[in-house]
Amino acid sequence: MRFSELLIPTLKETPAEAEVVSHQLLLRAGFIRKLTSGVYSYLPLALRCLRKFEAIIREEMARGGAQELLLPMVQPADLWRESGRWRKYGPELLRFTDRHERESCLGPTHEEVITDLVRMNVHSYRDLPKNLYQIQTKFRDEIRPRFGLMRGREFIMKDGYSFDADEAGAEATYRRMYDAYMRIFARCGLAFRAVEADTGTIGGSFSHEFMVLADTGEDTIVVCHGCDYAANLEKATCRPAPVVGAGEPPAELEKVATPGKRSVAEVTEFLGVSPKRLIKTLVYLADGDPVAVLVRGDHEVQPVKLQNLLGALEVELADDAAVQEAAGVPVGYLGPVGCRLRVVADLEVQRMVNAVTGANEPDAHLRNVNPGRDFTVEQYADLRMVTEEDRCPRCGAGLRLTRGIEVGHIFKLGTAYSEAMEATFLDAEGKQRHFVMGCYGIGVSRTIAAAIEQNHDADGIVWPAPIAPFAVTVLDLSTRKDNVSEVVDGIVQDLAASGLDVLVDDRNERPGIKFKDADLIGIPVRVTVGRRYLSEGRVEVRRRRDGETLNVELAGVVDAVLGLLT
RNA sequence: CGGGGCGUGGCGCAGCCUGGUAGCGCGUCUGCUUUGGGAGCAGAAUGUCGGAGGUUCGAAUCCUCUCGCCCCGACCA
Repeated sequence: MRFSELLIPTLKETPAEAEVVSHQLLLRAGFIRKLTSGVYSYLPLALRCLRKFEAIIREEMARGGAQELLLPMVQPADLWRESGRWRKYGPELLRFTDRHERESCLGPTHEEVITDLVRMNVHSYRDLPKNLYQIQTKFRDEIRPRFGLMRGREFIMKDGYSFDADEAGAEATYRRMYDAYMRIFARCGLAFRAVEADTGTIGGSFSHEFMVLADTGEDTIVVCHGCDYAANLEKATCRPAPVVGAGEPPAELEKVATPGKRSVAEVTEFLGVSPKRLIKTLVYLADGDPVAVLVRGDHEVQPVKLQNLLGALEVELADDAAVQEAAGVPVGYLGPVGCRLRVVADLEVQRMVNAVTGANEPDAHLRNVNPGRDFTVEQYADLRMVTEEDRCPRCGAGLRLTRGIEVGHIFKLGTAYSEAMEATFLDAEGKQRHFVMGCYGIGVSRTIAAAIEQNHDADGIVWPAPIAPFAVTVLDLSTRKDNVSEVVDGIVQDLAASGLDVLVDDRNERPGIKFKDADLIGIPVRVTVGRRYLSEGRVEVRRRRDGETLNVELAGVVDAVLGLLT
């Protein structure tokens, strides 16, 4: 295609509204424009990326046994009332009434619609399993849209739903979708990990998030150096940490004055001990009720783990006043010995020897505190955040914390929706049973943004070839004196004949502008035809990612391009 | 929704405190020159200063209301 005919409004300067790099580059390189908060127009270049990604998704979903359909975006409130989500979903669900005063909403997701469709049309185990998906624009009235395509209100999503006759079938389907997702993101040329995600109340190992690795990601994930273990920080576990002072005989409990020493750092420095020797006592409010939580001094509480242990809907760290009121002790001097609160502790605490804790009175701490001898807790559980000092729970190798962008999420739903909406079929014995469901999402537009977060440099985007808007761009540097347009046309035809998407920069612009725009737009390979061809008979073929450059004769252009693309 | 900030030509900004008829860079248009990393010269166009009220002889500037957008927090693909 010709640059001069396409709408590619590149910008020399970064618009002030764009905070993250993918947003800045999508705007500057002429891929998107904002219509209103969290809502973007996809210009021709962006649409080409989306179409390429979607094609990969469609192929791999088909291989995974899923079939595509397209569900309505406008959905009746009654369906959402059946599932209970009309009440639960909150203001993120954009609701409205039509001229007949019928309540409706814009679909943020389609469990209700698909469950309704299947219950009306699938009645026998003979028809199962069914795995259905769509690629569609979703709307969620996010409180605060930001980061361009990373978190818009309107976004493109692939959402799939499976219906199986039993648990075993649902698990097999889940596995197939997991494999399909691995193939999809691998084919896109993205560095990613499938991580075990927190499954909340459902439990089990049937939720995975697919995270594109990027420093700018919103989520922290833990990955193993040695094996393929990877988990969301909310869920990550590790081998037990070495115990400081292991083997020491329990010493006599001793109270020491620590005036004004409140923080872990202050206390351990004052007493000349390692933070690993200190038991940190934090007060959390679990649905409003205070609970004391013990972790080693150098560890942090993982709130989601705590929340799951306590079965609470919400946990938050109590503020100083709430701590004083609940425990009767100022912050900084709390400890488990004689604590009047409910106490839970991290597993590591149980094995600590001759530890330091607050004395539950101002300006004093206790030395030589030993769990079991000096205090007991209601429950020991894994409550802490994994650190880079920890070891992989599977293989014992080192762990790395890294940032990721969630681009896919697969989830075993079980019968939650089929029960709420009475979606049943008849099994071989003629008994009515509820469908066992799964759901599988991919943030399609978000993945495009994530790809940029992961693949860019100071000059612009560096597209992975499989989702690049074009495979190759050819710069026509013709001037009045040196016309090479015929040569360019020939090269374009050759490249197109090899099945490559070609963007020809045929604009009447100076070379510098074309080079800058080509770098900004990020097409993987660039072919430059200028007066050098006329003087040397050669054209330049250059790879965007690493600047690898070949000077080749006309006959070698296609091979050079193909070579640099692999 | 709570907290912070911003709306001035297509983009990036100054002017506002201390009212006096709007300016800079880039971009756009015309002509000539130039043409391998965002050109030079000459000329030109483009603003209801987000909107509505008010104060004032006079409002981009002060006051009130309103709309939109951005950033931080709770939510999420």
